[in-house]
Parts: sequence; C-alpha cells; structure tokens
Amino acid sequence: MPPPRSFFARPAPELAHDLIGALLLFDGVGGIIVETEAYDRDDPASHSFRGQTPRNAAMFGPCGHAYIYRSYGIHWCLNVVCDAEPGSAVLVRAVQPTAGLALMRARRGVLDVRRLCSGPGRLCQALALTGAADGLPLDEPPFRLETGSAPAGVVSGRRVGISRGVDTPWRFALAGSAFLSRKLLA
DNA sequence: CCGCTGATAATCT
DNA sequence: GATTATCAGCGGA
Repeated sequence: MPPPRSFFARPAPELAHDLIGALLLFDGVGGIIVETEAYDRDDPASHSFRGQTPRNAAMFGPCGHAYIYRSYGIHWCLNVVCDAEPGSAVLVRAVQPTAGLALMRARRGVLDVRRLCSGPGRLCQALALTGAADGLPLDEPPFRLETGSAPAGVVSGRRVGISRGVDTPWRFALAGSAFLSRKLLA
C-alpha cells in the first residue's frame, strides 16, 4: 500500500526515520531504502535555509513529491518532500537493490550489488533519475513507494558531506546493512 | 582497508 | 569568485 498523505506531512527527521525499510521504485527499478538524511527549513545545511529559489522550488511544493537536484555539477540526488513546514525534505542516500538488477548494473557499469545504489548519486544513476523527474509525485507511476512494516534497528548519526549543521544527527540507516553509502559515524 | 584528489557546472555571494 | 547534501580512481598501509 502506498502511504497516506499524512505519512509525508511530518517533520523531516521523523519521515527520514520511517522511510527506512520502504520500497522505492522508478520505472520498476529500485529496492529497499536503507539510508536517509533529514533537512528542514531552519537547518543551515538545507538548500531551503535561505528561502525558495528556482532550484529548490520542489521543496516548497506538495509533500510526497520528489525534489531532485544536481550535485557537484555531475550527480543527481533524490529527496522526498515533507510539508510539516514548507522547505523540508528527506535525502534518500542508499537503497538495497531488489528489482531491475541487470538494468542497474548496465547503467552503473558496476557488478557488485553492494555498490549499485550505495550513495545518493549512485542511486540516481542506477534508477536513471534526473532533473526531469523533479517535482513528480512519488506515489504514482513512474514512481512507486510502498511503506513496509515498522523498521527495526534504525540507527542515527551525523550527516555526510556538509559544512554547516554538522552536529545535527539527522542521518538514519538500517543497522548493519551492507548497502550503506559509508559507515555510520556517531 | 584507508585517505587524497580531480572532475565539473549550477547556484549563490 | 567560492562553494557544493558526490564519486571513481589511485597509491599506500
């Protein structure tokens, strides 16, 4: 079952926690979310911290939709928008591949299943996600999002690759998963 | 296994 | 002009 709208209309850290264990597919390709990060309006590390711009407009749009941006001029990164307060979203950092393995391997040029979707840029490359999907609803085709049973063993720690808000422990991951982007630091 | 570095361009100051 | 929610490749331990 796709989650009800109320699932997304919550604070980013809460949604980030509960997205662990959910099934995420794009055009039938994807798997189980095992790592996320929360960013909200009052967070100096968030793209929305200084208000709405053309790039981050989707962060201020409907909850449950995608916010996809380009990172370092090279990679794409996927977020789930939540609207407890406008400008909040959850970065999907890693997925355990379960569907479309051959397609993902071809797109990534990588055979090791543990490295297909273990990072926000790698995930978007494996699922062929680009800015073309920015703003699309995640509970309708070509996306599919299924929230699973309550995830057990979710741990949190500091977020990756930021220079501000570094002490906010808003990175969430499935404990012991072999599909994380990097080892979780407290 | 680990750390360092270059790539590469939109966004923001 | 500086920064960036990253990654692959490389060399060393």
